[in-house]
Amino acid sequence: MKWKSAKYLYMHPSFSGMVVGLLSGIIGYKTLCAKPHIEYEELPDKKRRGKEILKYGIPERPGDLMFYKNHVLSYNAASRIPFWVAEHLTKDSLSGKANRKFSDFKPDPSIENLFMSENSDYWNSGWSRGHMAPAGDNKHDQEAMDESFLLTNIVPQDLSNNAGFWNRLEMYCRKLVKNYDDVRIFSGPVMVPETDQDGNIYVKYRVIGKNHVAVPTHLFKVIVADSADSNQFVAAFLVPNKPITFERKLRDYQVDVSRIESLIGFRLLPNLKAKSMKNLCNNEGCNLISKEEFEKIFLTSRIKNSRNIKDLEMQWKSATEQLDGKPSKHLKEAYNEAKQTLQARN
DNA sequence: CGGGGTTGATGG
DNA sequence: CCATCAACCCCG
Repeated sequence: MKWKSAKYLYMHPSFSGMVVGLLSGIIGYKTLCAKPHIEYEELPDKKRRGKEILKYGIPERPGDLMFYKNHVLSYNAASRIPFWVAEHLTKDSLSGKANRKFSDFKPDPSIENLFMSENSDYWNSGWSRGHMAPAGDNKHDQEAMDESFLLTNIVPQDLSNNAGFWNRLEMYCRKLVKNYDDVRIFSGPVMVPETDQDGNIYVKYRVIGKNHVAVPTHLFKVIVADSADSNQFVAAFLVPNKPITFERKLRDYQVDVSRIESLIGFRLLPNLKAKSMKNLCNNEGCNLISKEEFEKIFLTSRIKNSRNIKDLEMQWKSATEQLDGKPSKHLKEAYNEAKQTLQARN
């Protein structure tokens, strides 16, 4: 069977770069086998035949591999959502003043309309537009943040999940750069097979809008954190695309990387030896921020984004009330800073 | 931090 | 007529 798959790989245009490596493997295989099923000399003939069969061109997969300023992705042109999106987080890439208020969700101009989703597919669908490479991972560069809003990086996501559990998972990933110099992340949608009432197994998912954008049943995130002593700490998570309460722990959703790979059909870390991989959660804990910490963050955000003094005072009042009159130093600083900038504007 | 929505003015 | 955009409102 190994031999058969090697033949296929040789013919497949996507693997043309591997031809040299495969040939050496094939020759090595021949020396081991008394009766090879195929002669090496036959392969060029098959390639010539293939070119004749594919007279009108090799079928292509639009968006198979897309590079942006701060992320890389593979686009699923049939589902109108990515297969996977990859990122590299460092202290530098997470610091800056790029702001999502300058960015807009829009179709990716690199993908022809036939294969591209639109904002209208999401409107009134009941599903929010969820970033795979988060906007908040691009604070260092407004253009990079703008690119994260292209719909090639977006999947239909439950709003509560997007703004809640998944948001906190993204915050957890950003926090890792404090203890690890390099953090690499894969994120993407998953269609998990499910046993139906008839006892058979189905992959079932909704599609939305006139472009039939696929709604994933789950989302995955695979984290690789490089430590200073050159260890790779890895964790993979498979998260249902539905509301998740604060009672649930991140560890409840941890799975093997191979479980994700099996579901999506991609080897995500082909060059990372399983031996050198260590469980991030054993080293790190994998704890999301608490409900209280989480709520403080958007209280701070509302204060920072106040449009005028009156709005600011209103937000400050409701924030201090919610915190029983005991706002943190950080919140007070945000309030004072916002007050200064708003006063300077007048 | 992550999202949702409405309205009114504008312009081809 | 529809599409775009800024301003404004709201939520956890």
